[in-house]
Amino acid sequence: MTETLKTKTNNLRRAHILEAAIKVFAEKGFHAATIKDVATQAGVADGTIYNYFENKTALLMGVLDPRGDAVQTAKENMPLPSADLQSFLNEMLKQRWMSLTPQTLDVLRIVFSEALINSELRSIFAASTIKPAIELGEPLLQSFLAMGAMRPKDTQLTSRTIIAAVYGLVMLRLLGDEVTTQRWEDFPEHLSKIFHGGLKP
Amino acid sequence: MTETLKTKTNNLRRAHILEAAIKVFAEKGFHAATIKDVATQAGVADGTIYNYFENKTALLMGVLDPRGDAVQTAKENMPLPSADLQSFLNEMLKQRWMSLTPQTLDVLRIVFSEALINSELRSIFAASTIKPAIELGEPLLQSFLAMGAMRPKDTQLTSRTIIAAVYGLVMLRLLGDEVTTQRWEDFPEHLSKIFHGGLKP
Amino acid sequence: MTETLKTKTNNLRRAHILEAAIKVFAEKGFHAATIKDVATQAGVADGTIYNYFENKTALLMGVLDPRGDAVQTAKENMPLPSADLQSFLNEMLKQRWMSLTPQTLDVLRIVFSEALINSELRSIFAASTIKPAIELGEPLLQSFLAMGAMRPKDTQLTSRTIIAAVYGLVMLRLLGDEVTTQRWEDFPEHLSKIFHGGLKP
Amino acid sequence: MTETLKTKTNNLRRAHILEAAIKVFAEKGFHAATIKDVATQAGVADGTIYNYFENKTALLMGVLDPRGDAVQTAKENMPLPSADLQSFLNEMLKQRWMSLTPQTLDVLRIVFSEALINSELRSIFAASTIKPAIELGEPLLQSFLAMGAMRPKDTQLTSRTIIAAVYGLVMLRLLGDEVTTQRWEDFPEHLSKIFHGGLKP
DNA sequence: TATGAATGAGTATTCATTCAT
DNA sequence: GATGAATGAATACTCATTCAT
Repeated sequence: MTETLKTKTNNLRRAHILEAAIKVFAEKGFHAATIKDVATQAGVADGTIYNYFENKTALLMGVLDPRGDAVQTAKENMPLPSADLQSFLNEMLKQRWMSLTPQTLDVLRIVFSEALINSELRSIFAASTIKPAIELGEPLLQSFLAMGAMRPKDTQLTSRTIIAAVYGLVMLRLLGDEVTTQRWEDFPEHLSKIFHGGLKP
Repeated sequence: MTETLKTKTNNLRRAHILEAAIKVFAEKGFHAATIKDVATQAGVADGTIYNYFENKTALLMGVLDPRGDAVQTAKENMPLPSADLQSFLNEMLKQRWMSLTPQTLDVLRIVFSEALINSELRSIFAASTIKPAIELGEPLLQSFLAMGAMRPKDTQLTSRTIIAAVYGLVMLRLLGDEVTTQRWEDFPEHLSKIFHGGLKP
Repeated sequence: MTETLKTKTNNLRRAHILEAAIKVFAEKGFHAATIKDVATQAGVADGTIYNYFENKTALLMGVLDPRGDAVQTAKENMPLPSADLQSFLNEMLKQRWMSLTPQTLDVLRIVFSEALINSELRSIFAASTIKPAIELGEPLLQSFLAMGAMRPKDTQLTSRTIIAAVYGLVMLRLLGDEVTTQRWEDFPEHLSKIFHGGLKP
Repeated sequence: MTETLKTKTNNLRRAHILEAAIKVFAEKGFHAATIKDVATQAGVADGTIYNYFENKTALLMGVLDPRGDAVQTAKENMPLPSADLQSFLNEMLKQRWMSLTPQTLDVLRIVFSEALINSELRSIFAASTIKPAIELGEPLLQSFLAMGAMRPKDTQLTSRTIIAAVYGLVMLRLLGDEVTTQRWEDFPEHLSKIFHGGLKP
């Protein structure tokens, strides 16, 4: 029981440090941020961080980890394919949008920035997030195709196009486009309409 | 004339160093790359770099500069809006794709990575590339709207959606998605079909 | 109390580094001396220096600081003006000479060398050392003048002449004149005799 | 004849570069000044300097060289010892003061600053300037002593005291003391009076 | 476990010097 | 001789990591 309690506080502090790391990395970028920055933000000493993370890179990888959960959650909340392609798209995109909390956007800022130039992180992100997203979407599109509810046969390209639009809008927002930020909530419906129009038979 | 020769050599060497910088920055990222890396890649001494660029940051900004040209080229090659929305979209996306040479993709890898975490670079990229792209596309969509060749009235969201899909696909490619890379050439047509379907009245 | 211990150790190490810096700067000059030289002399790592001093310039300024104390000490030990000009001069010069310990001479070597070419340091040295020395001496000379114990009326020039003789002898010694060094202890009396002869009514 | 002309222009340009070096070294200090600074001040290219001086140190040594001339001039202008100690001192100090042109003061700023921390330069300055000055003055004092026109027997200390007062006043001026600078011309007479009072039998 | 001072490898930048033109 | 671009050694400073307390 004591062991469990210890583990709990341990996990809590670990999570606390990760949260600080996300804030700092998102603000300065992984390379420009120092361990001292993270420690200060977390309210602990530099050395303490090394009791929870092997090194600075492990801290970066730790930032990614929650993403696994996100995918899991997405999978669980993924609406069942029905005959109604439009409401499926609408539902799915709304779910997606709901998962894009400010902290998730911070994490994406860090991950996108770093994965573009760090092949190890790139592989991890691809395996843990991109691939699952595609593998989640493609069979669904194929079942719509089988149902005759969809026209374009190339589900490989189609699933990537939808995911790309989402990532691209996240990029526009992260890169500071004001309209994208201000009208953020309007996109799920707009996207679902356009894509439904483009996909329906 | 001698002066011109000097200027020419100067520009050549500057371009040569920039090319080396693009290669190195794309491979390691701006922060992890050292001036020595760039110098070695360019086949010059460290100090020589500083005869052409104030400092490492100036080198990064230099890498961005060609982007201005890209926008200019895009503007010049932008197909005129005709009654045929589908072929307009197709034409435009093909132009876009043609501009995405391997070196341009390297530059985008650097810019995306750095702009996400560097607000100064973010502003520059927004002003020099994103904003012009939007300002180029939106009036065109509005003219299609006026012609009755298009349905969704919200051109703000629509133009951003199209640009986001392009940037998103670039991201998928830069993040190593194999299918996106292998079937890269198929996207312009696929995109134009989907978007035409989604936009037509 | 623990806090006090920490502060004490901190001050000790700071002083230790300063002592090393004085030795090294006096030997090689501020510019030619490297941080590594100072660190080696102090028996610490390069980085440790930066835990105690902002940068190399701060180290130089730290070397100067003790000078403030010297002026303070000089003020406290300044003999009271009596009717006997000769013994006043003698006393004062002996005090001066006592303050010129080997380390003080090292500091003066550094300060003279650097203040001659660094206007910021020059201002500091003028304000912290030269001006106080003059302002300490001039009123005393004026009181002797008032007592009728002194002849030359121009105390501005006279006080500067005496200070100049002291600084000049320090220079001769620092510049390696052997006689000045060997007979260093004879100067206070010699000076006081000459100046008394030149100043008495 | 052509050879001579060549030599002449050569010497002229050498002198021109030296003058530039004096200006720059006096302003920034030897170490902080760059060859480019000197070249720019002289209106030549960096490389040209190396046609006239082996390296940067040789340039510094060159700055000292004129000093030899100064000593020579001083020797030639040294007033003959007469029975009148006062007018001898007065004459000698006025000569000294006349030799302290702005450029000479610049040179002294450079030499003092550098000789304090550079033993090679220190030796040269001691041998070329200090020692001759002492060796010029001491026998004169001794002849005054022999004539019974002077009291203090220790000519070693006395000659050094006089030289020290001069150097000390130069230091006060170079270190920016305003009164010393403004009343510069009053010192020869003031000094000669004080020293005569202190030395006369 | 937490701390934070000490460490020293790593790097951007400068600048004396060289040398092809 | 004059030029000034190229060179690369040298150095101040940073910061991830360690470890004694």
